[in-house]
Amino acid sequence: MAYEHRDIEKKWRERWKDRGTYRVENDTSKPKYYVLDMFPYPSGAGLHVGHPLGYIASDIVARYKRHSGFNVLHPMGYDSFGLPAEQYAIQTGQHPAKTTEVNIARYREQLDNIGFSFDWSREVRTSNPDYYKWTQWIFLQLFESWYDARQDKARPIAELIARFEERGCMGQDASILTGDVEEFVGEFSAAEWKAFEERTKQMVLQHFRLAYLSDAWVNWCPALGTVLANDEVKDGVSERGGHPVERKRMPQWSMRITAYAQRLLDGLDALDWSTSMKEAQRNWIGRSEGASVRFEIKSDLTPSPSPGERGTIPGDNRFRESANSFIWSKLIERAKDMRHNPTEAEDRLWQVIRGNATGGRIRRQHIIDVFIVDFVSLPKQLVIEVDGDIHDLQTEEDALRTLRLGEEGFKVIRFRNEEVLNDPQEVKRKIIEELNARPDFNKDDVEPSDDEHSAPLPGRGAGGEVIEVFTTRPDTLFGVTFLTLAPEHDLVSSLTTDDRRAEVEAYVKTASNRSERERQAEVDKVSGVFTGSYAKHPFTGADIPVWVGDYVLAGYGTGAVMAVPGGDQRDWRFAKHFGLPIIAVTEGADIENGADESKEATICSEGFLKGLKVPDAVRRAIQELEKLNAGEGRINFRLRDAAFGRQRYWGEPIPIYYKDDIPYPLPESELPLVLPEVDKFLPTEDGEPPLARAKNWTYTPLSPGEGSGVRSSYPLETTTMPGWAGSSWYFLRYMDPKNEGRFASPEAINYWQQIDLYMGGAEHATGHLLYFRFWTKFLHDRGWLPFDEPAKKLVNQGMIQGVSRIAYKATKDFFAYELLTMIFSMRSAQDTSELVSVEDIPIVLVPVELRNRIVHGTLTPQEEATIESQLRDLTKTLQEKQPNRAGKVVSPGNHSFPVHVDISLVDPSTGALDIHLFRESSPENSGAIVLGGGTYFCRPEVEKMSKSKHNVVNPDDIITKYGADTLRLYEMFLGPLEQSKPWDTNGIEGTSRFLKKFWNLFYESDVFSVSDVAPTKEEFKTLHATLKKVTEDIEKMSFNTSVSQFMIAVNELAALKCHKRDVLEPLTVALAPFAPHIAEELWEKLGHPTSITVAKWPQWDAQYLVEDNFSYPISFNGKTRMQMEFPIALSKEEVEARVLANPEVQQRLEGKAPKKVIVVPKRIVNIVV
RNA sequence: GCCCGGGUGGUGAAAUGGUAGACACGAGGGACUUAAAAUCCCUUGGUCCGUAAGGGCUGUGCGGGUUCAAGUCCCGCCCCGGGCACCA
Repeated sequence: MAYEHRDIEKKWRERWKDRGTYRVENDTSKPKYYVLDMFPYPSGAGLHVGHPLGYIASDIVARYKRHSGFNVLHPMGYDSFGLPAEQYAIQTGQHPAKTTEVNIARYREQLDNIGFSFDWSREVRTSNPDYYKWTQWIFLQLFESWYDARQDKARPIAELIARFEERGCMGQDASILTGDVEEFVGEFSAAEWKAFEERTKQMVLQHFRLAYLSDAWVNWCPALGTVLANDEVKDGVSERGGHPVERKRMPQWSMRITAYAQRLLDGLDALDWSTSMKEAQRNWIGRSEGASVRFEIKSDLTPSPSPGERGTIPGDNRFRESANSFIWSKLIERAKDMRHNPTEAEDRLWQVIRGNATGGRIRRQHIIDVFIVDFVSLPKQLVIEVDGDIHDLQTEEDALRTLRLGEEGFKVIRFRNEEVLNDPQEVKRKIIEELNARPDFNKDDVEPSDDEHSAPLPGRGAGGEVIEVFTTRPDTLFGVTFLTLAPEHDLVSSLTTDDRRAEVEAYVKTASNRSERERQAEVDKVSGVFTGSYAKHPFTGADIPVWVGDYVLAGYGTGAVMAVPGGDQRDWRFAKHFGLPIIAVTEGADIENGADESKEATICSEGFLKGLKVPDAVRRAIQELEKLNAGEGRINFRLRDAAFGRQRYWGEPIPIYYKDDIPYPLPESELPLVLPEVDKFLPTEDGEPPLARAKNWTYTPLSPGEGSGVRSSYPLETTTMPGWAGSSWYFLRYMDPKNEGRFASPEAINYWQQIDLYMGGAEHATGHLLYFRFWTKFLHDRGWLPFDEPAKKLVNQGMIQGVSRIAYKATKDFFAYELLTMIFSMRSAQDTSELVSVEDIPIVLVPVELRNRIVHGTLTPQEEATIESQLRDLTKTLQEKQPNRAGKVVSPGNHSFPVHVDISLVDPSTGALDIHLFRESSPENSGAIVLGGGTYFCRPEVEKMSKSKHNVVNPDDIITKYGADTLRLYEMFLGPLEQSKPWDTNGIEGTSRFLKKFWNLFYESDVFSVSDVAPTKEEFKTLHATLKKVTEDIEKMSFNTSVSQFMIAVNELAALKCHKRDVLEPLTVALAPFAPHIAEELWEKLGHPTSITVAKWPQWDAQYLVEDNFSYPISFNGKTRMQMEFPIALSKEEVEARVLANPEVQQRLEGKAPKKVIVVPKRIVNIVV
């Protein structure tokens, strides 16, 4: 009976489903094994043959492990939130849930066809509220956590609050806090913390939360209408769609992944992941060790600020700290904003008190401590506030604010909007009265100009300020000849001297207007400008000019560099360009021609570093910096916090509501916060994300307790989570997918633990895999997981490439100019009237060979005649269609351009194009001809398999023709799993034949016939050699060689005419992971009532592999010349003796004694002559 | 520029320092057949000598080296693929 794959595979697919063969219980009596494939996004295009490669490999391992006695978790589900479904929804108005549903159904059908052993009862979908309830829950945990650098783990934020209430944040505490927080939050006492208004407290806490809202620089993609994470941007354009991306500052949810940078790096060492994958992550995290160095700004060169200008009162250093804080840098944006958009009352008042109108300088929208005050006189320490209606609701907070400012020595006076609007002069009069009543704290608050653009923003004076830089080469400090600031650097404005101001501002403006892409494209252009200020070298005290240059990135380090043109090529180019001095820092450096960046060099600078090798000099330099308190050793990471919000519809809603613009977490009982219905999937007219369209997108707490008892509604967050949210923890949900009370029970987590084998594409190196590790570490820190890495072993399957078929189409230019003029002028020059408009030219395929001959004018007369007649025909038909459009000759250009022809129109082995099918394939091609006649052969090209390249091979087609088992075997047989390779459908014949041969071992003259006769030694040897090789190969994931071994076994057994049960039965089990359908069928025919999937894995036995004899290759000087067979048991000496006794050997030796004879038992004999 | 991979027949590829090219495709030849499909057998890295049996030389990107023996180890280069990149 012939092997009928269609019937067999259909039968077993149904049985497996009916019997629940692949259902997995959390059966803790067995050892577990967790095999997971990376979460697929169900795209509309469906699967091509490249997609299942990894699934097949992991399925083989899963099945093998099950045979070997493990309880194997091998689930599948869908990462079903995402951009493509939403883009489609915007275009068609179809709800993304609907298209996603359709795509999933299609995906599932295709997956089922291949015969995977997935336990579908555990399927998860990220877009399912039962699932994203827990994604939101994890988000809330991140929001409610901070990173305790002292314990090096995440802790509940309540602990931090308790600590603030008890001890404040002073001294050592101020330095335990991680990352940027440490620099920016000043110290505060417990009392001060308690006195902070709610807003301030929340603002401070935002700097600690692992999920936080801040004004951040983001990658904004206008075409997609959303922000993108760093890993979603490649070369300045969006990875998906290739749309331009710009830098924009906007309020943004972020994840503090940077807190985990070091642990993410360290954790890699213990993982069994490919080196390239680990390297990609290491690059992305980008740890660099070096020093931070502080350069004081020369006070005699820049005006020393008054204490008032610094926003401080003399002697109160703490105050200056806070004015110099992160909060300051956050607030400054807001302050600028508020200045540009004053309320009517503010503006009216400003007009009457600005300049010297009150007899002293008044500043507006000024930052004092953590507040932005409306107006202030610094010398008099008087704050003037104009309250809008909103303040009525905030009287309590205002009181606290007044109190707090009062503690800092400021008096606060308030006016109401109406007062100001009704009679600004009266208000002014009152202000002057107040001013006169207060003592002068400082008389120096003079500012030459009140120009908003040019004045340094108050609160931060320039003089006495320091520029902090990060360097990996503190050993080159003596080579510093200038400093360079990024154009966005906070100090640029205050460092700029008046004479340089126009130039600097113009430069900063130009730089900020350039897109990321422009900036990247022009890396070789040097540009910059001198600020006019100087800093002081910490060692030599020399004047160091401060420049601004856009080769310095605002986002890395401190946004400022110490330029060492002798030791850094970028600095060198900058110095050369602007004629700045270049000092050699290393011995033997050729500073005329470039910087010496070598790390093996010896430092030649005068002073304590002279003569030291780079690493020693680095250490020494850091010591010296620390002595002077001018810097210290520091580690910097390239990794940035991850943008978490998306201005999109089709994602998990972020469970946050706003009260007075402060984000608060929804209570857990409100989860899931279900994605609302909207009328359109587009942003609102005001540019709000689509969720803002939803009706009643507000949170109304059910319990009163909100003050008066009147229920208030609060607006909900309108951005949604990015694609990576749901996929960062899905592996946990599979362990316990139906749990309603938890993301997964502790029992399930403790049983299944980490993923033992994670299979997926290498393209996830810096996105998914990093976030996935981050969330796992976080959940571990907070005690929900006993492990802190999600996947022990990671294998990246290679890409299966497509073989595209390329045809060359004549360009219009070629047709019109090259051909027509040439051919017609060759024949008869008067015929140009027959030329047609180039617009009407149909597709003409130009064989490459022929094209070359036309260009070189070496056509045979016959070819000329053919082409001419073809062209005459063409022009004729065209003229009949459009008689009035006589042609014109256009200028010559490219002759032809390559196009992708659909591979279904091309003979796969010869590349011959079926011109009839081609003409039918699209209206555009209907009139296509092959220039010169004959068959057109398309050039093959190996490239990515994709719809747009018309080279997609659908697994369904292969399965219909050859069966799923053949497809599975062939995909594995193609080559090493991790390697990319082109798909060649022709090769599949080999594996198809193999299965037929295997099937035939169970048949004699069309009758199923397996004998119970004991196998011969030879038959056993074949069996056990195969079992050994296959077992070992599966363990090392070398599936192509196991398939080869099966082929060898079948060839040998067929030659031996072996139809014996004791050989075939174990062999069937061994084949079952690779070709489960045929194996089940034969297993049943062999008389087994239960599924082969639970059969015990056959062990190989070494005794059957023992050979009596070994055929030794006899080589002379390493070259094999002959074979001699000896018993294995023979000793080295005996082998040597017998070899030398051989007459042929003697002949080759020509009577000479060999210099040496090497005998390697069971390997080789080498005779050295 | 830096960091990872990788380079073996016409093709996909195999090879614990020990007979390079297993296994498969393709190609060529043959058998069966009226024919085709299917199946089976033989040949197949290159090259040279020989009627043949058989034999020689050469060959794993290039150039060196270590070794009795190198696709495999070491040094230097070239090329291809991937990652990162004015990252200080």
